[in-house]
Amino acid sequence: MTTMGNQLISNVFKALGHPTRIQIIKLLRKGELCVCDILPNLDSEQSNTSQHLTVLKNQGIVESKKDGSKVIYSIKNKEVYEMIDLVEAIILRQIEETKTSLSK
Amino acid sequence: MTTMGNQLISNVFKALGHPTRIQIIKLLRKGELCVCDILPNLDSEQSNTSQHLTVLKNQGIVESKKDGSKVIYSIKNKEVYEMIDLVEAIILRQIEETKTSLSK
DNA sequence: AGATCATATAATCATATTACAATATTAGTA
DNA sequence: TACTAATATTGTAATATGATTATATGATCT
Repeated sequence: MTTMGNQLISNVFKALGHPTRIQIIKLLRKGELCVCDILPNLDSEQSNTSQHLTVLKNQGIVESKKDGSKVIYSIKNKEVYEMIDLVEAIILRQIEETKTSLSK
Repeated sequence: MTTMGNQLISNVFKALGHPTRIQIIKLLRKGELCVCDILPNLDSEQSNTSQHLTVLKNQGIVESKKDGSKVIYSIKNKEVYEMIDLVEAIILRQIEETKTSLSK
């Protein structure tokens, strides 16, 4: 039996609890990107994006390496994509349920 | 391809981003429970617990039914347990990494 | 009806998160 | 060395979240 602190677990979920950070994770699905390539794909200021990247990094979701003056981010634990898939399944079921209850 | 709003996705993660709510989900793993049975297992006030249950319910993670004067909660989307397992895998890997880097 | 149990809601306060603007840091380049 | 590009950090204000206390609702029981 794996007993893991609920605090540690919820910290990871909390890091995923922001739309901009989900967007960043989706952008990294196809491979690593420098901040300069992430920025134009987000509706968020440079400094704010940098903060979001720090949050994801602190929870081990992404990692970074330096490349000259650039910083390259990549997904560190690909489980996050399975997690997003599971959440999408939950949401789809919720939407179906809403439709059903409306037609009654 | 499933395109799902990042806002909706992050809302579900956010609901999981609190240790008390993780605790509640773990308590419900073995089956439904009334609030009166959840309460003594948590380190949280009655009203506060009620609020946490509402958050989980709003995101479709749990559901409730009435039984006389009691309210019985149960897990609605069991995917949350897979999600918790995935998070635990991430955390374990992080811990391993920390150990490794310390011994260098 | 009145009392009591189980749960939810509301009001408030404390704390945390987020966004933005400004500034700092570091690496390349003229 | 000065200049610029890329990214991070800091200060701060706005907003969101969480805990607490008190109150409300609804069901059961006497």
